[in-house]
Amino acid sequence: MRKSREEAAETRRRIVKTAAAEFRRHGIKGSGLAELMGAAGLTHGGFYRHFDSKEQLVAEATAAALQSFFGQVESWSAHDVSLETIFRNYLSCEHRNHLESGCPFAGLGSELARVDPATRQIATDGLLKLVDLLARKYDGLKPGAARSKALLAVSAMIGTLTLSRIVTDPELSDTLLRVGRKELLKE
Amino acid sequence: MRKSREEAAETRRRIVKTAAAEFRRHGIKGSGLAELMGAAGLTHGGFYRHFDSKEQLVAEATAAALQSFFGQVESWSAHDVSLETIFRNYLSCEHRNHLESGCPFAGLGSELARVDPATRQIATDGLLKLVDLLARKYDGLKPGAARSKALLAVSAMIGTLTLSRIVTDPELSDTLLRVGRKELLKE
DNA sequence: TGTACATCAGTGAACGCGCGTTCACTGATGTAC
DNA sequence: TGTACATCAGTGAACGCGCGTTCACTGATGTAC
Repeated sequence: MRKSREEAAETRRRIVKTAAAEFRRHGIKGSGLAELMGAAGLTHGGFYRHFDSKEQLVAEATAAALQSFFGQVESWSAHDVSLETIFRNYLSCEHRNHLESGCPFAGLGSELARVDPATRQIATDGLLKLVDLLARKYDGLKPGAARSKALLAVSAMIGTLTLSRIVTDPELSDTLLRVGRKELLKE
Repeated sequence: MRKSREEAAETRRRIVKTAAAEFRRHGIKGSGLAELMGAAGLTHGGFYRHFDSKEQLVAEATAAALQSFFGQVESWSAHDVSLETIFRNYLSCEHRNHLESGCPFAGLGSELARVDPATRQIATDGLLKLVDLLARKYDGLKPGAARSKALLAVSAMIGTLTLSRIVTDPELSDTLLRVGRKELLKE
């Protein structure tokens, strides 16, 4: 039954990637390890060959989710330096409807405030990276002012997306996204 | 052992109030009914004399948390019609540090996106009320424009407070709140 | 290069625990006469 | 108004279940000679 080192490393990566999606879809507390390992095509018993605890997986999955999310943000802004593109993609129905691959701050926000410091540190680093990424798009401003605007924009994006997922009225949900895109560009 | 109707109603109110605080402090999934009933000074067995399910309590506790939160917002803005007062109080270290009595959208944000529709409807109504409350403070604007600004402000407030609770660096946390207050007034 | 042995990735059963929920019971409250 | 009985708020034990975690086992992989 033993697998090669490469296979084992591949399995580990698959678990982390699956967890990054499952946690965002069902929440951290809402995702059991057995269910999660099943989604990765394994039985739950093997979990502890790869991780010390669920807490450790939460940390690694958060890091993986952030990394994959940044990949998307960078792909949005690769051929188009405008903030508008970022807002349009972040505050889209597409993003709202796909929790599992979306922004971890919006998907896990209130839960992240309650996880262990190691994971919160990973989230903190991710937040700073996201703010920097946006601040660079606010050109023609002093660095401090650009950073301030970027901080507010990031907060508003995360808040708006979170609310758009809570709201029961689909029209209101769309309005939240649309108004967010429009108002953030006005600033 | 039987209690009078008034006492029973009082007990029920106490459970809901306790739940409104416990859910905000530990999250919905993070609050067990036994722990919660204990915090209300009761044993867990009596829970089902008052509620059909935890889900029902979640709905009522969310409504209670929103109501108590609106009471605070209105007390902030009672003798001072300015938006600045609302931003200063909402985006305060005080508010950040007191999950249990604070804004339910910030405290439960990502969890609210996963609860049953009845509770999400309650949250939706609360959000609309909060947006209206702020929109009235944006005077000198057309109603539509005021509402748009209020929507963005509410999203930014909730996003900022959530992030300020995730971040591990206390200085960054304070900066998030300070920048939020400042930038929201600029608009 | 081939052989013998140690390692360990993954399985599936089992652990104790806390979860939401149910229930028999108690005894004060509410109701009917 | 007083008495007899039904109601039911709250208790504490128990339910089945899924949780995170552990473990004996399997057998292919990696290692030592």
